[in-house]
Amino acid sequence: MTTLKDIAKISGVSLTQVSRALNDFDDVSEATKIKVKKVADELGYIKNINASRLARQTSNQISVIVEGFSQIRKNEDNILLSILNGIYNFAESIDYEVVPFLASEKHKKSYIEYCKSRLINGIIFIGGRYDNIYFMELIRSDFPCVVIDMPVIGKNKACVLIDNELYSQQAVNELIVRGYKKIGMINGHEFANVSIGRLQGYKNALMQNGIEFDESLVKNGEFSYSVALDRAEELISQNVDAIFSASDLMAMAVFHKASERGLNIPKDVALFGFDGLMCTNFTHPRLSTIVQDNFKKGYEASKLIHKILKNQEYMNKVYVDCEVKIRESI
Amino acid sequence: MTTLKDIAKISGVSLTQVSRALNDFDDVSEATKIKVKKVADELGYIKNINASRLARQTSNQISVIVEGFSQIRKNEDNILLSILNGIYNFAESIDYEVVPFLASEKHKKSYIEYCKSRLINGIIFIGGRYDNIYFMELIRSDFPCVVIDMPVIGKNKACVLIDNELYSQQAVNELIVRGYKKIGMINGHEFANVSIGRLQGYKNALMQNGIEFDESLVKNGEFSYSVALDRAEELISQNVDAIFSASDLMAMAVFHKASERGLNIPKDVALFGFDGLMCTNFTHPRLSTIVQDNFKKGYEASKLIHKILKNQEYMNKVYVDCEVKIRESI
DNA sequence: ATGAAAGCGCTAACAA
DNA sequence: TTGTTAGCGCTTTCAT
Repeated sequence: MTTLKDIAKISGVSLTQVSRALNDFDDVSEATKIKVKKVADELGYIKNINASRLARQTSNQISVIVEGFSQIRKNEDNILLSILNGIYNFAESIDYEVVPFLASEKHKKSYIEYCKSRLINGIIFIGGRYDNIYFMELIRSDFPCVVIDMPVIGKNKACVLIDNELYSQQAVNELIVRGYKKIGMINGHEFANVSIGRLQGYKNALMQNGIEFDESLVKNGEFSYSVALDRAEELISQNVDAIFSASDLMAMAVFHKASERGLNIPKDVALFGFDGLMCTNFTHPRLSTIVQDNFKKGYEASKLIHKILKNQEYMNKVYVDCEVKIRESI
Repeated sequence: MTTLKDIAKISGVSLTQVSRALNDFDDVSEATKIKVKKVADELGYIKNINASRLARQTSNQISVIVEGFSQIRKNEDNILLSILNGIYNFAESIDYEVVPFLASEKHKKSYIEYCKSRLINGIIFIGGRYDNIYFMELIRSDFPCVVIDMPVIGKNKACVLIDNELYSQQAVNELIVRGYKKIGMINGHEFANVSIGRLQGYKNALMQNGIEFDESLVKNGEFSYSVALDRAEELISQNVDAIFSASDLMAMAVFHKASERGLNIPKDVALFGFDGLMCTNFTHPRLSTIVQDNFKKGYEASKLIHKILKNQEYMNKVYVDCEVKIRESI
């Protein structure tokens, strides 16, 4: 572990100046700043935040305390909260402190650095994308990490997955069995592994039933409600008779567009979702969907990271089952 | 601030023994353990976790990294996440680190202690209840704290509120105007301030319209979907012609029960919710509700805590407007 | 603009 | 079982 002392030694200035330089104090000459920062960079220096806070006696932190969280999470009306619920449940039983890091685009920097500077021992990652360089850095490192919904291998790595291909194939097959032929798909973005699997399942089902794959019927809804609104519009204009949506949230956008256009679901357009959000129970008609066990995904991830940290044997990939829920939307 | 040194001095043992005693090492005599713990208690000792982690070079922490959180929050399909969104947005702009503490019942201990031991400067509190002793301790202290949805006053305290009474009165009035007479209410638990305000609004509307208040028509749904299912059942059995639900989530339970019983909304039972969850757009019929601006609540809370921490002037109470959304459920 | 030195509060190796 | 002592890595006076 590189410390200020190491940097001081190499760059030939005092430890004090190194601290000042790295904190951008203005009573440090530009020359030494540059020199010091260069050395720090080369040595891969990561500030020890605990030491810093100890010395400064403060921290620039505010806490958001959410009391009754376990109640909130029980409502199961949100994927993320359900996963967190599962994670907390196991982590609490082994006395690990869970540190949620809700990352926004603005503050993108190395996750490894974030953890190391806080002496955090391991990571459970949600929302990985192949086009996120810090995510890639993480999964290529040997920092202990369990990834949800992305297949990763390697030292101190594990993942919790569902069989997206299988369930998507089943979903689309259910549509085909009921006579739907021109089936559109609103997929998520290509940088999520689940999108790839769900698309493949869609293709498999078509293939198996002798329906030709038409690329123009597959849209990227970015897993976003508002983007999906446009995609739904497009598919409806293309006269599909059914839509397979890679998430329930995006399926809600189809509901919206259908009602706007006065179209009946499933008569005019059948609809199949994915995730099993609570609200799929309350749409009219109720949405057919693939119900994920989000709590379990979190719980398993928590178990895995614990095993990794304890150097115990563990399965590199853990699959969690889903439930195919056929309802009136198809 | 009490340190091990202080305890050592008073209890007459060495600093080391104090550390060992408080960490329950077993090479410490029962006698000194008891003595030391007593002194620590009397002095209100709180361990400095940063110092501990620095010395131990590890932390028993795992991080849950949620990448794309700002995307997730944009979906606005969850109250908590929307509030967090608002909090993060402002906090990031002033370079404060937000530390979410998702508290479950198991680990109930002093929030002040939690923060002080981490050198956390301030708190934004969500989910306060009058029957939570640590919450009461917090709001009676002078630790900087902004509370969402509970009126608090005092040093370094502020709160972000909506006018529950007003909007509830409006909602119930809308029902009465449409001719509904026997109006039931599914309220939250009595330990949340919002329940009290919403009940009062309900009463006000009845009173204003000359309808007598009937206590047996007000049920406690605990803000929980599953509890609300039973309450909905009860109200329906009591032949109400309309239900005002103190949360959309609980209103969903009414939808469920109504459909189970083959009842039409609004013909057989009218329904009015509260919160403005995204899913209220997709029920059939769409739910009339009071739409809260959760993002803004979080954002304002963030602004307030910042002002408190900077010793700037601030409003003790900040009200955020809601929107009354009349739709087909009434 | 720079450096020496003290100290933040805790833990742990070692000695007694 | 207890105490002494030396850090952990950083910040911050106070001199220079």
